[in-house]
Amino acid sequence: MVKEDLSTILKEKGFKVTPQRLAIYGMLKSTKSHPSIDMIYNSLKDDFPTMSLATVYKTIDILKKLNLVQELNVGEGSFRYDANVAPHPHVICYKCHRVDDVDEMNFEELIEKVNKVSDYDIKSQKLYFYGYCPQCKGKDTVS
Amino acid sequence: MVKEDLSTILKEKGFKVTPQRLAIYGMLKSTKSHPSIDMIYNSLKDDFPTMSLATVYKTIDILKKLNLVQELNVGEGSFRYDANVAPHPHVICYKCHRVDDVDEMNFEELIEKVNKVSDYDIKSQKLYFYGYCPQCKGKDTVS
DNA sequence: GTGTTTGCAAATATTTTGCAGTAAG
DNA sequence: CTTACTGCAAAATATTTGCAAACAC
Repeated sequence: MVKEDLSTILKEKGFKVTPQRLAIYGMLKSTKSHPSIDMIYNSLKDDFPTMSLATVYKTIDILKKLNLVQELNVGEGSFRYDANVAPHPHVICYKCHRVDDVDEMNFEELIEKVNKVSDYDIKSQKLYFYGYCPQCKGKDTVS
Repeated sequence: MVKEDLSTILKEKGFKVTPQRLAIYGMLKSTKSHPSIDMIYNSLKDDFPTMSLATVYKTIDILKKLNLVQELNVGEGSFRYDANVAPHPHVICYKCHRVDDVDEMNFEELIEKVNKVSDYDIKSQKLYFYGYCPQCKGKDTVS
């Protein structure tokens, strides 16, 4: 699976290549922090002073449709986004609200089991695990 | 694990027992449809003409704190609620948006693996599987 | 009676939409 | 030059909060 760059993909699909779109996708590719729309907007508005939230929302919509980002809901009031679109579980810290990827796993068996037991035709999955991250675990105070 | 009724639990925890609270919890216990706040409100407002959305929200907050309902986010704009608080995966139909429980599974091994691989101290999990339900699968039209 | 709860309305937060000006191709 | 895109502001949604009247105990 060769990774094409965003410009190429946008052109192929008939979308225009704009600096905003490149910046938003570039930011998502370069972080592991699973930012929300607001976090993306705030991290870009210094370099793109006219950037608007609406543009971030619209760009994320396109990226979702192109399957270049996946949307996460870890239980907060807003969504978070991940440019790692390979199916993988996420772990969320109850205390510091960090969201980490778990890339080292495969769960073909699990999916197969759910497929059989549920009688659904399973196409995708979102797996969230909640607990305490390495930095927060063992400490008594709970936020 | 004996199931106590809501009146008993509310009294024990110092909450007052009100008809609204009993109705909301009763409704959740008696359905497998994983309703949203709005669905709960609409199904109760005929019997409780003065019921308000704010009361449903406040009651659900209490039920969450008492661990009597779990909150689901299956990717819609609003949450859904499940009075089955035992950890279990949910399967969601892409086409008819039905949400079903998968009760016949245990995934101790999976949790153990995530625990080890992520170095988090995992306390709970939310597992969502997306696809086509028995009624919708095999049919070509995708909503 | 006292203190909590209800339920209205207003406030907040997030996301979506309309549209005129702007930029990409 | 044509069409899609940006970004402002307004609208739509979902949820939370303030508070007076009503209810639980």
